[in-house]
Amino acid sequence: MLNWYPRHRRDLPWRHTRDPYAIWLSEVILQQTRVKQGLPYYLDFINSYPTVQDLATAPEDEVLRHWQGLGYYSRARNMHHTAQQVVREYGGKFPTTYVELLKLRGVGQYTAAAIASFAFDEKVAVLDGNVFRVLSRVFGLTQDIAAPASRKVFQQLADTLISADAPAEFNQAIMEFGAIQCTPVKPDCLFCPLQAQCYAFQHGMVAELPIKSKAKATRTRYFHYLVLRHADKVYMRKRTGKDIWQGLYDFALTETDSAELSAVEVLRRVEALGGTIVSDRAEEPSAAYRHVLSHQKLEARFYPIQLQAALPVAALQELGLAAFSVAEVEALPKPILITKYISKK
DNA sequence: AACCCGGGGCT
DNA sequence: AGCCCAGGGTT
Repeated sequence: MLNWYPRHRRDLPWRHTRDPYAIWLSEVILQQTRVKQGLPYYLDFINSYPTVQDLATAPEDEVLRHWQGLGYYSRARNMHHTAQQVVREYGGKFPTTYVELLKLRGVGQYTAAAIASFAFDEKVAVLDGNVFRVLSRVFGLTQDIAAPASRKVFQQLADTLISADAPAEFNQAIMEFGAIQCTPVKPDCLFCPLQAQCYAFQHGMVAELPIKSKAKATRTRYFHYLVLRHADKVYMRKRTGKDIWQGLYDFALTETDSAELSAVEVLRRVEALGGTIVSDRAEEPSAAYRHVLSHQKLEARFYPIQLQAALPVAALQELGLAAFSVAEVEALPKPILITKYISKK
């Protein structure tokens, strides 16, 4: 690994720093996210918030707006919380050990090991999707990498392999090796330096390893958005609760088990809010917007509605709705599904 | 241990 | 369509 890495490593901005803040930022962004997708977000964040103090003092809506489109939004909320905690409780300095880093919200075993090794040269082995794959193939480990109990085996092996002299370099190297050489599909075995000692290659099991149990099937949900407008403003609400997109803004939502909502039902819902539509009939609903998440499929329709008057305050409070101008809507953090609808109109 | 949480890109 | 991604938190 240590021989291979310097000759193949990609030049990435977070590899030019020992600043734990910058490293932490990059690691949170890269959780479940490919380098290519995360890179522009990292550049934007480090530019917008050069220090942990800058991030800590920013409003949450603004942080989420920067995060918009990256997904798994709890990462951004946890990151914001941790920035404030580092400023308040740690005097603006990140903890310097694996054990202490692990206490931060949004920092699990992988991220704590990454920061501890990259920023502070602590000898603690990282275990991410890349490392699981490389170890499984090279050593012929057949434990299910999706099962938490398998972690022990891989962690113990990684702990014996990590270089005492260059733990950071080793961690970077094995992950980079997994990312660009020992890839999930069609790994470059022909030019692999571990070919002779790789269990999977020697036994023709490269395509079978690692073994990973399948996730359960996703469900389909039908969203019906009432795009309520009055004058030159549109009503939106901040999503709360335990569903998807916590902290992001969307429109008044009705979820049903069917793909369409009839005009009568739309009218009934508007009237239930105390609203009156400008014309007698509702406007045409949008075509279906299909949005695929890792764990559910959404089929959404938008029903644009021009109101004669502002909605009653009681109805607004009950649904958490508020009126926003076009410019204000642009600044709000929104799910990509909502952004796509708005930009298409 | 099981379940929940996005979005994009590749095959 | 299926799979994967520099995972973590909650139940």
